[in-house]
Amino acid sequence: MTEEKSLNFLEDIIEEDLKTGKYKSIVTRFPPEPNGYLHMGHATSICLNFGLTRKYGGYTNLRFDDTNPVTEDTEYVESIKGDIKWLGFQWKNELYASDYFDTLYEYAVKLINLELAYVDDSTSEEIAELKGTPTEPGKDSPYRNRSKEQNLDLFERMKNGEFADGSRTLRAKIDMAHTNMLMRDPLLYRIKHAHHHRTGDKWCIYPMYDFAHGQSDSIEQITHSICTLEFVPHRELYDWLIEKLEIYPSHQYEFARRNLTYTVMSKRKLLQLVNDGHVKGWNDPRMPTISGMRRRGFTPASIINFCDRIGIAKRENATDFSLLEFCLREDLNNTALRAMAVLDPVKLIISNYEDGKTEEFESENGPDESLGKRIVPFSKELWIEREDFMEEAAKKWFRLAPGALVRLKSAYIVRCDSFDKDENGNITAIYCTYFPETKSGSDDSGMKVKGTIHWVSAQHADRAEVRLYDRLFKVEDPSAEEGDFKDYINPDSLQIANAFIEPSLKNASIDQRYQFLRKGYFCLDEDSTPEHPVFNRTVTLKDAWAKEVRK
RNA sequence: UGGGUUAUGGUGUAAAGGUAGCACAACAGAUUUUGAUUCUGUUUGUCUAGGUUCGAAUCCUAGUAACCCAACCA
Repeated sequence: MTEEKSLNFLEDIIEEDLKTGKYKSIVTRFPPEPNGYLHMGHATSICLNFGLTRKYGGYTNLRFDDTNPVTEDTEYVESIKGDIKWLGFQWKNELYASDYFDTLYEYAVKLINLELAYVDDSTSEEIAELKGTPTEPGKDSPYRNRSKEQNLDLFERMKNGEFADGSRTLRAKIDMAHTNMLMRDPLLYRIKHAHHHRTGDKWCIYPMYDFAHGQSDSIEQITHSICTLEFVPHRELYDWLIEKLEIYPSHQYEFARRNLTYTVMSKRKLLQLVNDGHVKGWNDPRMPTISGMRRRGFTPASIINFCDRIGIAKRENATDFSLLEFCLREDLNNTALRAMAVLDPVKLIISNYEDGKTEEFESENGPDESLGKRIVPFSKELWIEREDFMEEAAKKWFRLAPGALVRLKSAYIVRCDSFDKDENGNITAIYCTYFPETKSGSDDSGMKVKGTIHWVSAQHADRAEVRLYDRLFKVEDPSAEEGDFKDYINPDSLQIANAFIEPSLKNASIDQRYQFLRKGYFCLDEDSTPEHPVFNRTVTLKDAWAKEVRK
């Protein structure tokens, strides 16, 4: 953290603006549309906008871009606010584009008075037809040269609800032959007799994005209005409107949206996953939504650190999912409490251990001693992981096999003597001898083993449902593949294990993160009840053996 | 056949004419009562072709490729 980090291009611009005295402090905004849940892409924008004002002084507004009443809802407003707070950011003002509808209407009238806007009676098909194409210029609308008085009158009557939806629009009068399609008389207002989540039925005309966003920035005196690359062509219009309206000159800057491998990140596609039942909801732990990731067990610190590491630039990108996993593990390794859980159990019986005897061992809760220790009970019959035993030891196999020795974590070293198998060839029991002098903490045997495995005492174990999540898609970029992106969904993205867990996990709390030794990081799910605990696997541990096997 | 934006290892991101760096990933090794963590090391890169310069990722010229723009969405 002490080493100097190079600046991204936005920080360069801001430092220059501050140095030259263009601004004394900066103001940014996070402008979500309240029509869906926030996802990892929004997290990048949140970290950027809030991070910049945190670093350089100033503040960030939360502004809901609620100019389209038919898709928006207060339900989303609440979830968005909750997600931002969970990430640990605090906005200065909670604002809504709809707060400015009166001012925006005045702005539109001003434009008409300047003869820079007109009411168009064309249908949407006619408008599209006259718009031209990127390679061909458009043609003027027959309504383009209406008088100022007539435009004023018609626009007011649009506001008063005299016309049907779609029958008229207000358009800026710029240049139908402009090489930038957005400058070919862009639509400013459209008629929608729709109930708005905040303004109710007061309005039946609503401003378009281009006539709301920049103007809202200006009203709030946003110094740096940061958005994604697809808005680059809008900047010309953004500046044009500010200039003609003679209002505070906010400036728009664009960065490339962040993509992540093995997932999709558009609201539309995420909505399909929900609606088609591929996931159980917006907060399904497999979803790249903030609420899904929170439920999965991601920490705010890991997400913020990730956003920090991937940086900001203007080129197309797809960040390795493994970097996100790295950030997650890095945080969780330091904070997660250790515990033992056996996900795919097989019985281990210690032949020379006294029937009915119980011992209690101490085991560390984590790498940091301040996390303390906990008691784990031990007895003659244990559950161990099925995959920790091999009938015939492979090369470099450190775990249990006939004749092989392993340490039972925090307990004794055992040697495998024999095993039982059913008619299907499944191992049903493993018989071992333990060495009393190898007791953890007071081992003076001098015996060395290569492997240590986790276990749970059969008579003390509790049951738990463990949900093992994996990536949602089988391919790096599902949207780029042939056919529908949903064809590439990973059918094994969720597997349910009926696990045995150690007794200390009875006290698990929903805010605590756990490392099930050698298996990964887990957290309690909201579906959990005291009678039926449910854990989510947040992420696996790195697994050198799995890699060895692949070779 | 228009306009705009972008090209640096497998991935992401630095280097404002002067040693192509950092992180993830991959690979090799050390340590380890988690095959985890930690530590050490290694491999891999300036879109192409010319030019300017003592010296070019950076400047110039000409190409090439990718992405965005023809919603009464944002």
